[in-house]
Amino acid sequence: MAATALLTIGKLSAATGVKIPTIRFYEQAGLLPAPPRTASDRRLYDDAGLRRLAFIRHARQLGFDLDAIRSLLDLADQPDRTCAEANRIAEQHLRAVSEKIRQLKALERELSRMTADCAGGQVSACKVIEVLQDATCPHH
Amino acid sequence: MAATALLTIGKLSAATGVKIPTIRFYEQAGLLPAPPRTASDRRLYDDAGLRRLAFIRHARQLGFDLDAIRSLLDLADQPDRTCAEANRIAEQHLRAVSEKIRQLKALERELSRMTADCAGGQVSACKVIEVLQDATCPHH
DNA sequence: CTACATGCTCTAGTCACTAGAGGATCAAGC
DNA sequence: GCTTGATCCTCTAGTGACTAGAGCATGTAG
Repeated sequence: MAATALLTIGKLSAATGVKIPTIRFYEQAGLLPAPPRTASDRRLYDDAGLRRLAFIRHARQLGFDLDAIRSLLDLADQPDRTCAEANRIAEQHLRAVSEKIRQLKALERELSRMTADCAGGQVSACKVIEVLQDATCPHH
Repeated sequence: MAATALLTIGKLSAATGVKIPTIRFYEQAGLLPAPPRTASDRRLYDDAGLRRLAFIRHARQLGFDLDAIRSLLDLADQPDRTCAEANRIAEQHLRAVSEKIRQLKALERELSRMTADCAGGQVSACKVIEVLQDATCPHH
């Protein structure tokens, strides 16, 4: 009902939590359509622009890269197509996230061991340095 | 006893698993000292260079950034100082890794939920798209 | 009318590499 | 000695997703 007021880039930034230069960057990257301008060349966003930016922000928070977001936005614009592709993108990203967690946990264990073993003495006896100097497993 | 043969950059790369351009990059970044050269300007590394590069590689695998590695290398070069600083660097990195794991697990849960709820129908009913479009929690 | 905030474009910097151009040198086989 | 192919050199530019800053033009409040 109520016609939503148009937003300047500053208001849009405040409304979504996305910084102004980042909004311009998204436009340049083709994620946000170039909005109409005022006579003095300032961008004016409507509700659709706001929703689109919120979508991008949420997707970025979930760790999707800009290419994936481009695809997801395309899909969101075509509601009558099947969502198999959207699901594929999400599942692929999920697998990448799970793998990253697995790797970081291994790191966490090794770092934990390093600092736990450090008795606080001299560098020459420091486990942290020692572990790093230990040249086992030269490859992989 | 046995004087270790000097290594060309290619041999050093093969011995450590660090790519040639990366070795040159580390030298430029001040992590590896500039080695002596042959008459035709080729780098020649000794055993100390090999150990230093292995140290860097191991630290990178553990996710330390180059600044942290610079500090750790400095410490390793001064065996008579206390290792409090090395321990501090490692613990700080450990905290960052743990935090990252925590964040990624939250992502994993949300992505999991998204794809699990996707029934494979049309985009208009797709949970993946829907979750992204949902503009709850505008800030943070 | 004067500030100061907000907006504009454009360029360059971040991190840790990676890729490629264009050229010199080396090692091995003939 | 000559050719071929591998290895090496330097230098520049590209990656991803922004971020920072210069230098200028507008908008808004008192």
